[in-house]
Amino acid sequence: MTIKRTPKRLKLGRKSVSELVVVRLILYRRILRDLAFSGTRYVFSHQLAALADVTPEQLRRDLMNVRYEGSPTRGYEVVVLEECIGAFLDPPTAQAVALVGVGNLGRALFAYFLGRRPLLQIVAAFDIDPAKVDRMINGCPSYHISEARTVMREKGINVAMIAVPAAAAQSVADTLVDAGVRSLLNFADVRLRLPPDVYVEHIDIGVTLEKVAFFARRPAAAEKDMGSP
Amino acid sequence: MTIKRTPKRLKLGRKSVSELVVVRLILYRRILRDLAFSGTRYVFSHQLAALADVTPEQLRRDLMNVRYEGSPTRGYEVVVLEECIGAFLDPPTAQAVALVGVGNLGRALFAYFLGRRPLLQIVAAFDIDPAKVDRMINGCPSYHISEARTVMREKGINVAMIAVPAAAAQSVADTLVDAGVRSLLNFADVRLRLPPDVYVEHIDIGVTLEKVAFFARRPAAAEKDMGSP
DNA sequence: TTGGCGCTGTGAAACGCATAACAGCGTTCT
DNA sequence: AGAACGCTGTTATGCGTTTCACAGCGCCAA
Ligand SMILES: NC(=O)c1ccc[n+]([C@@H]2O[C@H](COP(=O)([O-])OP(=O)(O)OC[C@H]3O[C@@H](n4cnc5c(N)ncnc54)[C@H](O)[C@@H]3O)[C@@H](O)[C@H]2O)c1
Ligand SMILES: NC(=O)c1ccc[n+]([C@@H]2O[C@H](COP(=O)([O-])OP(=O)(O)OC[C@H]3O[C@@H](n4cnc5c(N)ncnc54)[C@H](O)[C@@H]3O)[C@@H](O)[C@H]2O)c1
Repeated sequence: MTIKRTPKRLKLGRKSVSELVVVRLILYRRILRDLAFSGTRYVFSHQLAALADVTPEQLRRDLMNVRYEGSPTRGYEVVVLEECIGAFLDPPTAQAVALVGVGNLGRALFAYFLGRRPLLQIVAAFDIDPAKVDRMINGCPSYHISEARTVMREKGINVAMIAVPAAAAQSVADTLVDAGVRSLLNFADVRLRLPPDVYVEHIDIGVTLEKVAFFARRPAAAEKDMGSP
Repeated sequence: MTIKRTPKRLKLGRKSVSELVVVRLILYRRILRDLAFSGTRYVFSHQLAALADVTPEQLRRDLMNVRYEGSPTRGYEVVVLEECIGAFLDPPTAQAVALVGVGNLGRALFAYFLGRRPLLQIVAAFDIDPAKVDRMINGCPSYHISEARTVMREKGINVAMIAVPAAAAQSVADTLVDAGVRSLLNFADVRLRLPPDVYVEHIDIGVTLEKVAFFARRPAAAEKDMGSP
């Protein structure tokens, strides 16, 4: 069977927005938050682009998706632009997130997301180990994985992170989808196979480290390509 | 100042290989390892492609970079293909990796990489907290960050992972580059600015979760587009 | 006031990548 | 035997994204 690989997009209103644009908008907004926090009022495209490590042209093109225009003389007003990107990105209501697998990585993730994003909070943890369920973890209740369906429905969770061993990941993912989860972030080093209407993102740290190690061996000066034709 | 954004490539012999191809080759090899472990002898492109979640055409195209041809009747011999990809990817000698920041994430990473990759091992940890240095962590010595330069030279480390708070990440990265690191994997949620001959990869879990949450809100049936022609 | 400057927004071209299409060929079944 | 099948390796096509280039326009300096 051939895999149909349509680029993931989300139609919003009339326009369709690329996945890459969404990621960069999220990044821009985070940088804008920091700028606002540090008291910066206005910012030019080349400044913001430098902080995000993109070209100014791409930044401006990305901002075309947001309903806000900057001034040629002052640039963009930091807080206004941040709000406009937020209006584009944020859900109408806060989204609840579940975390499955309270192991080494799972606990680190808890610590990381603790009080970080107000409208994107971990509200339920799941595990299969009796010693780890029916407790509070960083102020969040943990349940046995068999209760997933009930808890998900009850709390209206439709986003989940998977941090269980690779051998259990596919089974856990199936359970979650069955429980109504529409979108997954998977840390286990297995490619999940799921219905096409479920969005899946893989963070494969092992592969990424290998990639980084591979590119550590590239020639020092990879930029110059002329010399003797 | 405008950022020149040349696609990262590595010239190997004559050919230049895309970054995306490298990532997929790493993924293929891991799957081949699992297949070999489970006793599979031969595999067809469509089977391997399904496990890697790519199309068979793309898989075959990627394999063009590797010096191995499969048989139209039996497919690819698992162990041979694995070795050929390894010959393409692996360094001539084992690579030593350093980990900076022995916090929640750092310790989880230690547990994850423990004994996982024989020729890609964490051989040194660094931190700034006196309580965390000059100890053994999962059989690996930890040093104060000020010793980075000495230890790096001594152990020939040229790859490092950064798992320190965002505020310290840029400073740590500069220190590492100064100590001779050529390639970085950064987990802190800041875009690092480094010389162009240093390879940097960002794993931005916060951004990724926001992305996943965003795409949880897409229309259920984004695939069907035909109906009345 | 007016000319020049620098930034924004956006159409158009260029590029890289994935997808489709095809030639070669060993196997198998009639 | 020979024809049809299925898989591989490779070339060609199409698409999406990035980059280039420029029009528009407020501000500032002269
Ligand atoms: N630790 C890391 O830094 C790291 C890095 C990259 C990837 N990963 C991946 O993340 C996953 C978890 O890593 P970890 O280090 O936390 O492992 P871990 O063994 O510490 O934790 C796994 C947890 O999952 C639970 N679990 C097992 N089967 C389950 C099931 N069917 N349902 C629910 N829970 C189940 C276990 O009880 C355990 O608490 C692994 O797939 C690993 O490859 C971890
Ligand atoms: N914990 C997670 O799951 C997670 C997820 C995504 C991103 N991150 C990012 O990873 C980084 C670390 O996260 P964490 O949860 O482990 O934080 P943490 O506070 O638990 O650990 C940070 C460690 O870095 C050390 N450190 C601080 N400054 C240093 C310096 N200048 N040099 C060397 N070491 C220094 C601290 O002593 C501490 O041990 C943060 O930037 C965080 O945003 C963490």
